[in-house]
Amino acid sequence: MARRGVLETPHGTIQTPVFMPVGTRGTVKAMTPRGMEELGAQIILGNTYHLFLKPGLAIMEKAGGLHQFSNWHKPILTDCGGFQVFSLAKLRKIEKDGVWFSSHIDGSRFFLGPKESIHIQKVLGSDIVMAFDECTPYPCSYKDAAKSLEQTLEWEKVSREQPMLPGHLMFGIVQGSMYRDLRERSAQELVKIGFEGYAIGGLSVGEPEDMMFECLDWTVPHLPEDKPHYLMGVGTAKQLIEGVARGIDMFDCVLPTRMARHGSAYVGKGETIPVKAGRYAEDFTPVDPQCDCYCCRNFTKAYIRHLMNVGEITGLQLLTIHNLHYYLNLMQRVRDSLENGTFEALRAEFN
RNA sequence: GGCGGGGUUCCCGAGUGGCUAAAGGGGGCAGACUGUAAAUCUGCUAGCGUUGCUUUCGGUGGUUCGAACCCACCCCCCGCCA
Repeated sequence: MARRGVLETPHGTIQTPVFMPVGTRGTVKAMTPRGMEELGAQIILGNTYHLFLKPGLAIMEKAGGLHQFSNWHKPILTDCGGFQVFSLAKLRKIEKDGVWFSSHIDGSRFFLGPKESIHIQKVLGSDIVMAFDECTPYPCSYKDAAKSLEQTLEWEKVSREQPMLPGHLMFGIVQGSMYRDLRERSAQELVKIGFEGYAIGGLSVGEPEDMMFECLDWTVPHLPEDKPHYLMGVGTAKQLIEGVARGIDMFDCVLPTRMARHGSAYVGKGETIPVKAGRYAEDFTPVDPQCDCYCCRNFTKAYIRHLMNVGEITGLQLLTIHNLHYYLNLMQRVRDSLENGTFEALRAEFN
């Protein structure tokens, strides 16, 4: 099932399997575009909900889109706001044609549905536009999951009908919570609509890891083989590799960047080192002696721990570089292993 | 030398007779984090044989059934005046 692929977008070619760092509000937190290029990032995410609130559509339009605005000229994938239906559940009300949100910033009300979401993503100039969905919580009753899925399917149909920039891609999102028949139906209906790629959403929302893998086993076989498969919001090193093993080509996750800002570094098979902890105050060795990132080649745990300890942003930046390098390097190893035929050996290392 | 203000748990600081091992910050420690309301959040932070006991609010002595809190003296710090 694991595959090595290539995805063409208006802003360049992406080698898959790929990890896509998350840049919700128009930047990967603590990073510059130059830093992202140095790390070898191929594509980053942006978010419809957040960019719509600030700076807002008028400014994004004047800026000439997100690439121009942020000076990132490689591909951008934008999430549609469907995750915020889940993460900001207390601040929204779902209706037939979309969702009323109360802004988490100032409480002001605004509406986001498939038409609005796709239009915003078009203004942003996103290379890969995500169809509007609802990410269901876990656990979710069968009844709720089925109802939500029907609504999501309708929204995705409407999404697909919206005007797009020429050559830009739109991905549909499979939902259906943890129910096999719903997942299968979701995948089949999306394929009928027809998208340039297919995402699997509604996972990594608190369910057991095995359940997530099982959902992939049910879902991926129903997706067209010649189109990219994107597992949204996932995950840990092991989950990425297990995703690839099940036919996933694309991943995004806030873990590397968030963990960095919270003071932890990824090493080895995905273990974390709490660099901000006092036990590293006098540890004058790199986060990972094997790592060849800018952070590990030049700085010690003691120094980074000091920066974290006194609240200097450089500490967050260095750990962000390291963690993103960890993720991007892991995917490079995955790609190499797929070319060499050693993927299963690599997979075994992480289990 | 005179007058006034003050000394509280690792730090700052609240408390002015029992509900006080003592608010609130900070710091420290531990944990969480998966399409980012997150440089965030949660818990613990005197000791122990932990349903309780012991030690603690500058020092000593006293009043009281009971004192960080009231009284006396002493030590130190900060202002102002001479």
